[in-house]
Amino acid sequence: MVNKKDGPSEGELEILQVMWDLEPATVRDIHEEIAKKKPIGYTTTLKQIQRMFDKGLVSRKKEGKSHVYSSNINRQETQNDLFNKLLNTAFKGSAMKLVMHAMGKSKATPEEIKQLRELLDKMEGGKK
Amino acid sequence: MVNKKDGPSEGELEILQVMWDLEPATVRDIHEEIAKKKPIGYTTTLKQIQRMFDKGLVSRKKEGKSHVYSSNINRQETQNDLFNKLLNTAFKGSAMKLVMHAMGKSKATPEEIKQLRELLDKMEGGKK
DNA sequence: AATTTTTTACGACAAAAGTCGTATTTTATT
DNA sequence: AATAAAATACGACTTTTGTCGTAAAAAATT
Repeated sequence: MVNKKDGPSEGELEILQVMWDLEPATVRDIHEEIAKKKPIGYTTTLKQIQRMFDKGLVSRKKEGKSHVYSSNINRQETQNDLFNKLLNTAFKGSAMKLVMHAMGKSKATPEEIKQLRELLDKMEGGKK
Repeated sequence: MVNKKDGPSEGELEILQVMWDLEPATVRDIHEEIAKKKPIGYTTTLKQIQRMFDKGLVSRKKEGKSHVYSSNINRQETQNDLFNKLLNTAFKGSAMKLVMHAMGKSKATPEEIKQLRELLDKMEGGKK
């Protein structure tokens, strides 16, 4: 057992998602974006980000008048953690079950279907 | 926009997962199961379940000496909510992206691969 | 009936999260 | 330089979670 990280909270995730897209970004940048989706005070976002800074989740640098933040944790990795969590709880570890579920609600384009077929071929070929 | 439910917490989820399998179950049943994975006091599990009862997440019924609980929320639906959350955050709504990701870490059996192929055929056929 | 074991009910406490208000400090504008 | 605007720093408060301990109620044993 190597890893029992708690991972970012719901709200932190929300900020990270935005930050990953805008990085490096000011509190204002991030706040604006989040405020589009829900009513929230500027200082609330600020505080949240400051706490993330204290925890080491993000870094910052004074740039001109304000701080510019960047995340310290990897997007891919974080998303993968989330993926695994879902996989292990809701789908009891069966990636295929998850795949089937996802396919069910996907309007795959012909292009994507082709891609998938290729992937399947590759998987089959790779197994000896 | 119809639905903005918060959904169960981490710990509640853990209990629900077990409950869905054992339903109807006593606190003891559930606790035993959870205690297999991590050290935790009986009263902790009890309290958690009681709170879930107060919130209306689960129902109960006195059966003999103890209470027997059942979940009030649907397993499928809850899992789907979790799936959607992941889909919309980590994968920005692209089910196919999620599928690809899942395939990547799946050791699909030949049987499953066949199933998938069929599913793909069906999807392709259905589109005109 | 007395004692032990199980269950439940409560109440407490600490830590984490989410939200703001207010006061300062900086930077821009008049 | 004064005044206004923008950002930051702080502190406070409320909920929610997670964990228990202890006491009371019920049921089972002796």
